[in-house]
Amino acid sequence: MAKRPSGTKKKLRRGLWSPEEDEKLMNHIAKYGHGSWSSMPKLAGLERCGKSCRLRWINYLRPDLKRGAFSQEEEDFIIHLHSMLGNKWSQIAAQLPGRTDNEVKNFWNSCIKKKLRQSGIDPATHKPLAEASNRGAATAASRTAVFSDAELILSSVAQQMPHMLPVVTAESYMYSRSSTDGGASACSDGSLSLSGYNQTADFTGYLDADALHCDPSSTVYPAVIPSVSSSSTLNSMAGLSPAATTTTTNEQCSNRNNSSGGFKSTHSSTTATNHLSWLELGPSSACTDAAAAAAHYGAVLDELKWSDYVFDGYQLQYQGIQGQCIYGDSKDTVQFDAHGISNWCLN
DNA sequence: AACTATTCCAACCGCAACAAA
DNA sequence: ATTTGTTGCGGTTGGAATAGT
Repeated sequence: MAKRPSGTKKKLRRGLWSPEEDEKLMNHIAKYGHGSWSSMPKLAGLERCGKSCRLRWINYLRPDLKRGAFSQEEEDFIIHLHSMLGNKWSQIAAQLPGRTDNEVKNFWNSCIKKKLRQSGIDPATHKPLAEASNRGAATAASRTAVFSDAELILSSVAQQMPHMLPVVTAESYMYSRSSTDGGASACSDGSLSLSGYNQTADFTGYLDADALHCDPSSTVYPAVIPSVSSSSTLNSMAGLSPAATTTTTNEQCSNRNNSSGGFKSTHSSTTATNHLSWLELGPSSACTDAAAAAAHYGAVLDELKWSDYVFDGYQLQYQGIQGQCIYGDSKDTVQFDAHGISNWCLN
């Protein structure tokens, strides 16, 4: 038998990891940290490539992983973030403590996608399927509402950190991401004007009510996290009036454990004024040359590390609170601006 | 009980970005 | 400026588990 030439690479193991391999990897990292992944397998006595070790650690062995089923709030948040970020799984996962990009991606592909489709929503665009298949015929009434949350958050960012995002309106960002026109109106102060919002957001306990100051004459609505699995939200996203439909969609996908991480929702709403449909987002009242803004700020936004200053506070808050649907049946609305967000984050 | 279809998740692959040489 | 190595990301696949017939 011919001698194996020196330097010939040893055949690396592939496939599922054995408990022994896991232990070796864990022990090595516990002792030395992971340092260079490429050299780790040899040092740890593993017949795996560094890439495989890294993946195993990140996706499975890391001690800070949450594992287990996704809560309803996590699910909603994923949908919410996906509408803003698209398939940026690592960025989405970065906002979900203890979750990995792979986990989020799998959850999206195996469950959320299906659920959205069954609810008549195109998971890729977050628009109603009918609309998605009929591009170009969009009317003002059928404008996408799906980005409204993103817009709201962005608008808050613009208000909260004017030095970072001087005039970044959510709308400009949305123009930069999509050729469709935005659903919400970006105002000159960076806030957004929505012509309607039928959903209720209730943030007592997170938001200092006193901080929820805003011009009563304006229509600036909060960055809300819609409970997309709730019938009202799904139907709204699908273009149906929440009030007109009461059937639930919870049966779509084996509902995951709802016990961990989420939002405490108590009642503290202010006015009960508007009948505000997701899809009845009004025309811009004060934005000027959104396309130009998009060209400029789209690039800026691309460089933003979202997790660094959009969601860190959110994440902190997110970890310790009890889960409940953001939206109740209340028709009340809450109004707040960047102060609201910051209080939310700091609470 | 046996077979087939479907679902779900861990792992792999290829590519791009980045850093160091 | 170029090459090489490493890391991180997103898409895809393989196979175990489960459901259905």
